[in-house]
Amino acid sequence: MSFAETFKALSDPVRRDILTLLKKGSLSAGEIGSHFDMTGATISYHLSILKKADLVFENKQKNFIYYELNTSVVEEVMLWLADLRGGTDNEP
Amino acid sequence: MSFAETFKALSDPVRRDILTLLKKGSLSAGEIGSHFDMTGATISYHLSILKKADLVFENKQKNFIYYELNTSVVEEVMLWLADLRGGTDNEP
DNA sequence: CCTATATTTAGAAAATCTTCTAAATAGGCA
DNA sequence: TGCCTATTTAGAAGATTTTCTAAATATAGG
Repeated sequence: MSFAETFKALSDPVRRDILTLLKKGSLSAGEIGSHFDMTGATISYHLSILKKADLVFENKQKNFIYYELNTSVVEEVMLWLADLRGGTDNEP
Repeated sequence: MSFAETFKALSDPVRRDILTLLKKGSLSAGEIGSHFDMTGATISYHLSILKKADLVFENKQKNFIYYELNTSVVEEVMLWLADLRGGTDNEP
């Protein structure tokens, strides 16, 4: 939603690791959880933050929920950084 | 220093605003502080986090400390995001 | 319909973060 | 030297975050 939420979401190492996992394709909450030494509830918490930040979206299948990376929001963050860096192009 | 520190540093709105101010050129701690409704001590705290994350560097002059944006670290974050986004180039 | 599996929600504990006030440091200049 | 200005450090209060356990929800399949 807001940049604030997106940057907050990116600030946690677990959540960045989740995003990296999703780089290769969508995974269910359980599959994601199996990569971490944490309870499913904790993974669910992190996923909810990534979801609120629009960094991932979900789609249900059977009783699994698959999560997928939303590259367009990643792109938006890159644009903010590009503007901060400045000097290459993209000035108004 | 580490990505962890850099992303944490970027996760706070005050610190992102400081970086945006520095986009136009270096400013002293006091000049930075004058843009915010916060004590100098708090600004100093935020500057220390930006400094640890290598997002800014400082240089002293008289008894002022000027802060400057470190664009190379901004660049590194962009590269991480580009890799996450994937598909454009930069794969190993 | 009942049970088993996948995931989320609620609530609480512990850790971390943000902010303040007060005090310390450091440098320049009369 | 002694003071003034700029900034940081220390310590504490309050807010937010991360994690857990236990319970709730949802759905598939017998």
